[in-house]
Amino acid sequence: MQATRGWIPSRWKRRQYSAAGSKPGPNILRLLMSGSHTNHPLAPMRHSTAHVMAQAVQHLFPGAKFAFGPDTEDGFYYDIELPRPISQDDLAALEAEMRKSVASQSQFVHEDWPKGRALEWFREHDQPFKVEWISQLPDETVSIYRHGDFTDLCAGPHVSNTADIGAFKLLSSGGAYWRGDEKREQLTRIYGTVWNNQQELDDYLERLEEARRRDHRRIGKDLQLFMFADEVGPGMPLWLPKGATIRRELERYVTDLELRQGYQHVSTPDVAKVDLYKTSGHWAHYKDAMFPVMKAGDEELVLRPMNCPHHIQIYKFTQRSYRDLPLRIAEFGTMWRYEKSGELSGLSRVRRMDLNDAHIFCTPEQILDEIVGVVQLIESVYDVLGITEHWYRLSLWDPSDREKYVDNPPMWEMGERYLKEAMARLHLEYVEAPGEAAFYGPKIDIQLRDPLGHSETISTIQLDFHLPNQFQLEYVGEDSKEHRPVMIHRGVIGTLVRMIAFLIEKYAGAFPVWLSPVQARLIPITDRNVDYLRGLHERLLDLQVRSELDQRNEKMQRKIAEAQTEKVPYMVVAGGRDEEAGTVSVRLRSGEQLPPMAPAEFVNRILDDIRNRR
RNA sequence: GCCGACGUAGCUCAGCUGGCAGAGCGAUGGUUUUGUAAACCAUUGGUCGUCGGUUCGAAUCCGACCGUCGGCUCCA
Repeated sequence: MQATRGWIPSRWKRRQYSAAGSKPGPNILRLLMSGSHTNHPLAPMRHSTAHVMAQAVQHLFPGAKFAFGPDTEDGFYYDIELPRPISQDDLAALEAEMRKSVASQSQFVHEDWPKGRALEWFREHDQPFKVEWISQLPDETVSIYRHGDFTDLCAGPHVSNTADIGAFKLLSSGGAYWRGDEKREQLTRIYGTVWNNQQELDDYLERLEEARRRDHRRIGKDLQLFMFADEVGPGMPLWLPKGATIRRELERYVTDLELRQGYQHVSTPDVAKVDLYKTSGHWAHYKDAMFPVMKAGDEELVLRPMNCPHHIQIYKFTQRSYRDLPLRIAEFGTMWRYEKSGELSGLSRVRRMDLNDAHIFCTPEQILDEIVGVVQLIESVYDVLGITEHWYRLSLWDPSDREKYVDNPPMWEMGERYLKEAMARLHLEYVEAPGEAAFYGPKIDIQLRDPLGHSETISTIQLDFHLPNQFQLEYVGEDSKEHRPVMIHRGVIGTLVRMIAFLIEKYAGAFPVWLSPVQARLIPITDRNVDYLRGLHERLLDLQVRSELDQRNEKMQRKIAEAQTEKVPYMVVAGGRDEEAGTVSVRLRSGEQLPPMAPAEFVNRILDDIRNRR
């Protein structure tokens, strides 16, 4: 049915960031208590609808235990422990029950209860999650909202009456852990959406539909870009010729750009001795995401989850002088991560990926300039790719998580200062995100939004004082003494898989000419016109334009229809009239038809597009 | 990994409470020689994800495993 991925998280998470670390503690609870979590004008209504849904659950699922139910960017959800699994039919039944509540025109009533009374009441009504929640609140009174026969712990605000709720729909259900902790109870989360009126709701549902049509997994199959094979394994994409073309073009583009920017491209192996990763700290902090050790004779090898240690070895190849710095070592490095099975998703989350990686080895004095240079590089690439909606996230460590992060508070503080200074110098706004750093250092993540509103990290800039220490990196300074360099890890287009997944959805498969797997489809009207187009075809191939000559025994209309479906940017049609006039007639995938032009003119046009990356 | 759903031809899907596995598209062979989104005829195609169980009989019921999808957790 409504197979929708969660559309909430980004804003919701951003709020968490500003509140506390990654482990949900009292601060998070305060936050959850605070009622509405977004500044959206519809927030009170959405939150109220969550209460109305909870009431319906209370009626239809006696014994349900309520956890929490906030509003989100597009609606609301409620996490509930249910006596049995919930089905699509149940959602329809719940909606019907909710409508009764709306029809009853119940007032939302706010009351302040002494903590003791609240604890007693929720204990009596067998609501252990509420009890746990209240008992951790610091205040002596707790805020309660009631409507009809439903009572909930909640700070509001709410609309005044259930009749004030607009057009709503329950969308889906899924699992969720109590307080986001995978070691705690598994609850059922029911998602819904609510809008001012039916029209707004319909518009929203249409947006969900559109996002589904753009899903890169669907388009990737339809356009034959990539595949997965059960026999190869989950999370291991196989690129088909057309998808491999897009990869190659992106890789060439970025590599050339980097070479021009003073990066040096290298090539290093996918495996290393496990000791390399013990030295780097990956083994201690990142082991869970690594494939297990391969034993070959006396050797213990691992598939690398990151490229940095290899590039560090290249740094150490010779003695480095301050004159060599900044040294920018780059590679489309293949990495392997053992993601848990449930975390895999199309090209967005895989087990084998190629990262547009680079490690900048520099002096502390060079850090700011280098970061500025990387941000400018990223912005220029985004400009070419037409990526306009993105935001910056300063990803910091979580001092309370000594397992995930290198335990060296002064180092983290120093890194944070540098990154903030760089952002200030760039006049960029950013959101702080505790608990999102790499294990070795803080980072600036550039966040993109997919059509469903999910935010995801593609580009990243990470500041690292840790690995240079672990590997005892040195350079000889002006004073002819040895100094320790700093490392900046950065990815501009990130991993090819994730960037291509993003681009497929952004363009809905209609790639700009320079990235299109097929750039021109030449369509003779009858087989007498094949030779006429063959000359143009050969000319295009010589110029490295990806041209295809459609000589099949099919009607021209069908060839056009198929080229449209494949989203080929240029369809070049020629029949008897064109042959006589010495022209071709060019159709764009928009349906627009250009005035007849000489073949040479078309060649210039398409070369111009490609050269300018349009 | 956890909660829930799903897995039928190359693709999209139908197949009710167990009784000989279907359609459209595609592919192949022919006919057609066409002016901007899909010509016509014929042929072809499946150990119903895998393994086991129940049954006279399983695509259908049960179990395990594999995979996919939606959530959660984690993340480039």
